[in-house]
Amino acid sequence: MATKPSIPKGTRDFSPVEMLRRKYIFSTIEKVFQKYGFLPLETPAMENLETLTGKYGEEGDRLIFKILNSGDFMQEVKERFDTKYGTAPVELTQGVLADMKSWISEIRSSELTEKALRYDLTVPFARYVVQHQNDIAFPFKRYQIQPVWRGDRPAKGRYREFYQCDADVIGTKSLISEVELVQLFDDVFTDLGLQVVVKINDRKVLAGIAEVSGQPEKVVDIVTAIDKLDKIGREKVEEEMRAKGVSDEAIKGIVPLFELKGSWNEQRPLLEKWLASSATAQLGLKDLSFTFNAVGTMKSAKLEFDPTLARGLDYYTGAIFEVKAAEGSMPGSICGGGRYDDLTGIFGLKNMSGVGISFGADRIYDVLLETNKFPAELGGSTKLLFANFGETEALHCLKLLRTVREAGIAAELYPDAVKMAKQFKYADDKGIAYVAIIGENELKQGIVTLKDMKTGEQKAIKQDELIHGIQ
RNA sequence: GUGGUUGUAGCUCAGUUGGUUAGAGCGCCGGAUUGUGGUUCCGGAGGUCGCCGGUUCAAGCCCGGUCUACCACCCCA
Repeated sequence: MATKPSIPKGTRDFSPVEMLRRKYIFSTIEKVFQKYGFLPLETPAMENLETLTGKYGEEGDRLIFKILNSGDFMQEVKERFDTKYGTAPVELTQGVLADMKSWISEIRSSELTEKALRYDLTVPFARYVVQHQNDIAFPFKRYQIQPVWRGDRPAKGRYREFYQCDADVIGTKSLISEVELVQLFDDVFTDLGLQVVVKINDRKVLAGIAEVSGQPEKVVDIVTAIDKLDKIGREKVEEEMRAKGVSDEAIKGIVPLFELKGSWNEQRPLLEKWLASSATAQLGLKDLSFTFNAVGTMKSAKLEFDPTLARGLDYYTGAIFEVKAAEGSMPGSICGGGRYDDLTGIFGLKNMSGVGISFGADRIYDVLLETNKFPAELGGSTKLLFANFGETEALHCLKLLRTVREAGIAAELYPDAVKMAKQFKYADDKGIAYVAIIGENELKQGIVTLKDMKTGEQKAIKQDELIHGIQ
């Protein structure tokens, strides 16, 4: 055997069974997106490199997959080398090395690469909005389900190519959007039959905490530390804040946060009192109140206020969301989102407030698989197989096949007239419910022997009753 | 990016201090059954031991490198 073929690190093949399940998740989400008035959008797999660089922080820039330009960019170096040293073998002295280094360093990076694979769906969306601002009716609601790529080191549940399912509303500050997105989460997970908790917080409350603690300029450091609370525990969070230069006094001021318990209605008065001196915090609390009241009763999800919910991304400015599965062993969140006041500013369009959410399809897949929530029938499998007894019989089956398919039943004819055992095994392996047998005898009598593969029973029926027989 | 573990048949894994021809279960193919799968019985095929190099009379086993998957950090979905 030759060296086995393989796929690049961190990428995956999806088998038919996996694809049926993935499509079930995607289409469930997509249907709900559309029900809420979101419109589909697709952007190219690759963007201009400059569109992406500088948008994801230092670490993010390193993880962008860059695309090598076509063309021989070493040509110039080769020519210079030949001009100076000729084509005969040359001893590799310090001088030669120094020349080569300087020639290579003169190749500008823009000659090597000027395109990159998309890193997420948010930045391309922002780029799209700015580029087509005159054609878009605001507020603009779009959804986008496409793969993204990261040059990260693969780990369990972490890949170099994976799908994101995003929905964003841009061009309105109305809290109606927040309310609708919470209801959208509820709808999707009700449809998927999964119990979840939607956690909500507001960055303005977190900013208020930093304000009250006396170090408002440390919001980002405080927020990213708090975000890790349930992962690393209270002591480590305090440690990290100290390491980032948050004073002991300020940390003492943040401590009440760790002791908050109970429902939104229980926590709200305590927070109002604690953060009384921060106008920003009061605004955040008011917004949260609005959302809680307006959402009303949920179908199956639970909405919870979580004052320690922070989310790492620093462009969030208002509400922040996270969804966790209430069943199964998935520790992390399966969805996230939040409001941002200035997503398009980097591309020159100011004052565009928006709010968006993202579904983690791979994690949802894992949870549904673990908790056995995928429907048994995903509509992918053939219902009826015609056994093949040879050309005459097969041609007759082909006619029946048309009428069966017209009736909306997934059916197929085994392509080769091989022995029955093999044809039945094919039906068995593929999970086909019925096998129709039309051999010489059946053909003569105008009947079909129909076998139910589950029970093993078989009966002879008239050919024009076939459709009726398998329902 | 740092540290660690791993890789033997399609899959899951054995394989002695380095020693002739590398094994098992499942799966696959053929037969018992020329018109019947899922159960049974009989037989068969399938391996450059991840890849490259080194040590040795001799390497699946020891050493170096590399790739892959996984674990813990960093970061993230």
